[in-house]
Order: sequence, then structure tokens, then C-alpha cells
Amino acid sequence: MAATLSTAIDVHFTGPKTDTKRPIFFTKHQRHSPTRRRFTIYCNSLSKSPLKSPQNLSESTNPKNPSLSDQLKPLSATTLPTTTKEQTHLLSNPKSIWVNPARPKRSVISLQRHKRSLYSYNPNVRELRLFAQKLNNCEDTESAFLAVLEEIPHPPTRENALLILNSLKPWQKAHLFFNWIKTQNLFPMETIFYNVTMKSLRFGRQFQLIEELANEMVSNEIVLDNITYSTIITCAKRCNLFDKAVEWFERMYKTGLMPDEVTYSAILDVYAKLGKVEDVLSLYERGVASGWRPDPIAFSVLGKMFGENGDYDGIRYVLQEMKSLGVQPNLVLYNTLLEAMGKAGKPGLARTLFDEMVDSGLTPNEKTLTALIKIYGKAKWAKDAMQLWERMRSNKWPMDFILNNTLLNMCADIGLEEEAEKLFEDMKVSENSRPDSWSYTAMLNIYGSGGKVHKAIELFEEMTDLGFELNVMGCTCLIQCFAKARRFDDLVRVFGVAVEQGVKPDDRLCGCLLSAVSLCEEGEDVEKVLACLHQANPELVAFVKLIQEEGSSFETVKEGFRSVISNSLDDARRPFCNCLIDICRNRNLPERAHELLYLGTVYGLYPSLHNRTAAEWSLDVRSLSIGAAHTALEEWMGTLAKIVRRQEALPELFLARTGTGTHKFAQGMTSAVASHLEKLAAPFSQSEERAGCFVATRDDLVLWVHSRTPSTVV
DNA sequence: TTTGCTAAAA
Repeated sequence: MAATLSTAIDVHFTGPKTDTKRPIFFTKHQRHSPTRRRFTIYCNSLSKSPLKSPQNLSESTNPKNPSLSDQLKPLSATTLPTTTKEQTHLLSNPKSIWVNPARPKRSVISLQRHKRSLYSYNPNVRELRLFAQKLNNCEDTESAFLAVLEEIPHPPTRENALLILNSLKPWQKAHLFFNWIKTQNLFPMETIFYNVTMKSLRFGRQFQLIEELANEMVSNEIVLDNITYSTIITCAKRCNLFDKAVEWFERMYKTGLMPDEVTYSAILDVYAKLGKVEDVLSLYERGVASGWRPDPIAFSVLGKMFGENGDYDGIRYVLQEMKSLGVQPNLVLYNTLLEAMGKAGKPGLARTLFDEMVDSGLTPNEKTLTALIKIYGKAKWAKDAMQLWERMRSNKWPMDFILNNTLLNMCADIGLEEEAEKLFEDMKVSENSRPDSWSYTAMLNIYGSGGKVHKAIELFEEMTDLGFELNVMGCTCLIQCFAKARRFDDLVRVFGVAVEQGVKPDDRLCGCLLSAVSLCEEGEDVEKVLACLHQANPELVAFVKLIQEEGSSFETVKEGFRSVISNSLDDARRPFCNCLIDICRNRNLPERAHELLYLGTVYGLYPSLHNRTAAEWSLDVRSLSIGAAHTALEEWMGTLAKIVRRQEALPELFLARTGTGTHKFAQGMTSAVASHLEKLAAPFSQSEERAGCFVATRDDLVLWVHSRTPSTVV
């Protein structure tokens, strides 16, 4: 399996030019920071984090047990390979352990998993479990709990107590029971009692209590084992107390205990969540160099980390590593990698990976399908999405409400109104997949982007009746819908209701309001919409007014633009600029529109607007609004005319890319550009071979320029 | 029926 997987990866990634001799790990990690550097960073970061161990911990006085950073420091300084060749070898073939005979490598991981004590059958299981249920269900006070404890059916021996403790679900009950056993003083409290209690506390995210118990163990000289540490570390992680997680990991080394692979994966995940990619890789490589054969969980941690960073090279690295170590992915690992592929923007590879997963005999679960449907929706791969949906039905693959909502979102992304309506109705009569506020929001999105005002209003009323509050996205969808239908009074009303309900307008919502402003005729409506926008983003409103004043200098506009853009989220910047340009075009301020397009380009909002090769020059307006596209087109034609007049070198072909209009926001772009080109009498015509493109030849363009102006050379 | 590690949506 692994072979086919990586073959597919190579084909997709490198194409025919695959150089098999190239180190696997040639990615950005190495480009920016080669191995040696990575180690240095890692050691520094560890030694910088101060240890806050309690006084009674013997670790700090034991020179035989240096901290992990101390252990690694001499290694990084002396034994790491220094030449590129050696680095490559170490990285591309982690199975082979690099050995320096003069300096044996110190291990960082225990290759043996902590072994559990044998479980002996307890004849009182049923009664004790029933009793535990009683405790679970009793009132949540200490007195009520102690009262029920009076009825304990068998004496709380070590085994009986463990069984009960293990069956107590709410952390409060487990904690109370644990404390009670301690007061009974019938047997010494062993590590396992602490471990079981901590597990329950972790479920309730009670890190403080866990830490108290851990310190109690230290002072009572009860051994903390790998299970204890991994529970502490994962609890800290779940409570977002990453410093604490690292701190306990270090303490573990200091006491001389080696982490086993479970603890090791847990800490890898901590560093991954902290965004310390370098550290994770160092730890990973050190583990492998110690003889560790990472399991699917470890690879899942790595894959997820790379996915979060949108780092496809990293995901490729994980796949290669799995292949070279012969690790067979399990379902969870596949799910993580699929999701990572989605985040890295590789729908094709996600599809390949999924096919291989199914071929390998695994059955996808809800999470697999959710990940994949989401990827197809975002990529607007309608065909693949529909095929997968069909397969889900015919194979009766598992579904849940999240998958259903993801399907609705996919329908919104692709514009499948009927399919969504059908699913939504099915959900209403289903047993355990009833529409929730996410489902309603997805439907609002579909009606909003499709401009179906009546359906949107109906849906909004329905969800209000059912008690679902409008969230910020639902509000944005409705506002978009009303703006398209020029129903500005309704727009203002919905905005008011939403804000009253506690919706906090975000940049997307502001973008939507700004777009509504561009659609208003000047007068009352504009003021009403601007008043809404003012509540959300007063600076933006001030800037809208500034650009419409003829007296505003370019410098003032530039400064205002800089401020507005830098105060908005990255995703919202280009839409803001597009709407601002539209506003200027609609108010007959073409000069200002050109200034704004210029500023947008300077600030990198339109990175792929112009493309030049020797054979053709193109203008790609697909990410522009119609007003911005007009402006860009004028700008481009002006530039081309100048170049023609200066008789500079020109390519054979010119191309204006408008897209095919299949994108729901890009509808009307093609006809708008067509009519604009017609007005200019420019020699561009819609290409037959290349969908969504207007083309002109060099000769036609030159003729056109000369026909417009007497042949004066500038 | 068992003391620890990976997983979810605009």
C-alpha cells in the first residue's frame, strides 16, 4: 500500500521530473533551517523554559539525571553530522541509525511500553458496578455521596475500590471517592489509584487538581510512571496549558524516567500545538535514532501539524517516512492525513489517498467522509462531491449530523440548491440528525448566495420559531441576500435584530455591508446601510466618505487605505478593496477607483493579476469585482497602448481571463467585460479553445492602438 | 470488559 501511495504522491507532486536521488526532506524546513540549526533552536527553547519544580522533588539534586535539554546539548554540539551528505543521509533514511563510534548516542525514548499489571477477575463485578452507578447518579454533594457510600455492598478492598473508582464518571465523584479511600486507610495508595483518578479529572479538565495529586505523589514518594506523566501532559494540553505540559515532560527526564512511545507522542503533540515544528522534528528524529518505530498515532501528530501549517511538503515527508518504516496507516491516521491534505490545498491528493484507503480494505467513517466532502466543496469539485455522496448512500457508509451539515455546506459552496433542500427535509424527519443552527446557517448561505429572498426569509422565520439564534454567518448570508434584492430596509432590520441578539459583526459581515453600500443608489439607503457599518467598523465608514470627497489627496487616501487594510483580517482585505472600487465606479469617480486598484496592488491584494510569458501576456480578473475588473482593464489597455506607441517588444497573444462564470460570485463577469471591451472597441474576442478567456493578437492590438490615436510616438 | 497517546464544521 505504502508503495502505491508514495508513487501517487511523487507523480502528483514532482511530475515527470522526479529526481529520486533528491533528499526527501528538501522542503522549506530545511531551506529555512537545516538540521543543525533545528537542534540548536530546540535546545535553546528547552533550556529557556524555567523549571518550576517543587522543593521536595529530588530531581534537582540528582546529577545523574540531567534534563532533556542538557542531554541533547552536547549531542547537538558534537555528534550531529555536519556535512550536507551526512545530513541528507540521516534525514532521508531514518531507519539507519547514524552511529559515531567515539560517542555513543544517548537514548531519548524507552522502547518498551509501560506494562500493565495483570487484571484478575473480580467476582463482585456486577454488584460493584451497580453500586458505582448509584454513586454516579446521587446528588452532587459530599454528604449525599457519603450517605450512599454507607451502602457499599462489599468491603472496599484494593480490587473493589479500583473497580468502583474506574466506573465513576463525573470527575467530582471520582475525586470524592479517591479521597474517601485514602481516609479509610485500608491499604497503601498505589500509583494506579492516582492514575485512574487523574484520568477522570482530565475528562473534567481539572488540571489544577491533577497537579495537586501529582505533587502529593511526589511528597508521599509514590512513583509517577509513564501513565501518570502522559495523563498529566495530555490534561495540560487539553486545558491549553502548554507550558505546564512541557514542564512535566522535563521533570520526567529529570527524575530519570524515560518516556515510552505513548508519552512521547503526547509531548510531540504538545510541541505541534505550540507551533514548534522544528522541535517536533528534532524530537521525532531523536526518537527514531534511538530505535523507536513510530506508530500511526505519532504519524498522525506529524501529519496534523503539517496540515495546520498548510505544508504539503511536510505531509509528503510523513508519507515517505511511513513508507520507509513500513507503517500501515489506520483509519484515524488516514482521516488526519486527508484533513491535512485539505488544509494544504491538495484535493487531488486527498482523493488518491482516499481511494487507497478504501482499496486497502478500510471502511471510511463519518470523519473520513466529512473531511473529503469538505475538501471537494471548497475546491468546487462538484462531480467528485456528487459521486462520493452517491457512494456514501449505496455503500451505506456511516453518517452523522456533522457530515450532514458538511454536505449542506458543500452544497452551498458548489451551489446545489435542490440537493441541499432534499437533504434538509430528510434531516427534519430523521432520528438523530435533526437540523441544528449549523444546518440552518448552511441553508441561509445557499439561499443568500443564490439570491432567493423569499426562501431565505421563510427559513429565517422558521429557525427563529424553533429558537435557533442567528449567528454572525447567518446574519451575513441574510444581509447578502437582501442587498442583492435591493431590500435595504429589511437588511437594516436584520442587522439590528442580530446585533441585539449578541452577534458581533466580523470583517466578513462588514465586507457584506460594504458591498451593499456599493449597490445602493445615493441617498437615504446609503445612509441607512452606512449607519449599520458604522456600528461595526467606524473607520471603514470614515474611509468610504473620504474617498468620495473630491478634495481628498492621494496621500490622504493612501494613509486611510493602509490603516483600513492593516486593521482587517487577511481574508477580508481583497473583498474590501473590491467593494471600495465598486463604490467609486458607481459614484462616477473613476480616477479614485484607479488609485484604489493601484493601492490594492501595492499591498499585495491582487498577486496574480498580471502574468507575462514570452508568448503571451494576460490579465486575470477572476478575483476582482466587476467595478475592479473594469478599472483593471482600463489600466491594462492604457499600459498596452503606451507600450505599442513606444514600439517595445510585444508577445504574440494577449489574454483577459474572466473565468467561466461557474463560480457563484463571478456570474456576470464575462458579460460585463464583454460589454466593456465593446465600448472600447478593443480587438478582444471570446476564445473558442480557452474557456473563460478573451484573446487578441498582437497585430490586431497594434492596429487598434494606432486607429485610436494619430501615429504619434510617445 | 481493561490506569496513559491521534480525530470534527462557516
